[in-house]
Amino acid sequence: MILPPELYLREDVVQLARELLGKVLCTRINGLYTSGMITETEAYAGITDKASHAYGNRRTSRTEVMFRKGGIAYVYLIYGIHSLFNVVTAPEGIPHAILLRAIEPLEGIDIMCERRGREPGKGFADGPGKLSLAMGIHFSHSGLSLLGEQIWIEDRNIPIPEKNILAGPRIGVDYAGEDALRPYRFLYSPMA
DNA sequence: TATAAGATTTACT
DNA sequence: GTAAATCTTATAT
Repeated sequence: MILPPELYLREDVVQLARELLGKVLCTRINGLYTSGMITETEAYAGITDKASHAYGNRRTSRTEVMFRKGGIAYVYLIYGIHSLFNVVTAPEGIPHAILLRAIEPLEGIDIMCERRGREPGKGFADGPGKLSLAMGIHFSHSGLSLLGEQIWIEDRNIPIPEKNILAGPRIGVDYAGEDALRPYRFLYSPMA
């Protein structure tokens, strides 16, 4: 089943980021269907989070999307090379977002490989930039509904044991000072 | 209008 | 392990 709109209106992004593990991200871009189980997320807690683009209530044409009502995609380009995919949450006016860092490919693996120009192999969607590329998500998709035709998230009742969820500091946000140390990163580890 | 820097990935030494 | 690739966005002239 597709995740209900109410879920995206919750304000406890950190808890929600944890719950997104095991859910299935699906896209149909240009008519090509791909899906993958979410295995790694990071929470970005709005205006109080120095690592967030919306820190200090900074509102620009880019971050505008995060201030909108939860249930849409916030996609932006980093280092001029990679598109990063975020899920916007919380009611309008609260710029909470959850960055999806990694998935485990389920369907359309051949399509993902073609998009990436690589042979099937481990770890071709284990990073935010790679994930977006594999799923066909481009920063021009920013603002799209997560209940729509092109991008959505399903709950397939995949059991995620508590012991397989690891929490830790976020990656690549050293500049955020003490906020960089917050355990806002959640990782699904089948090995644990 | 111009400049600096970034929620990363990849290739090469 | 180190560095280059590459372009949008934010902030300053």
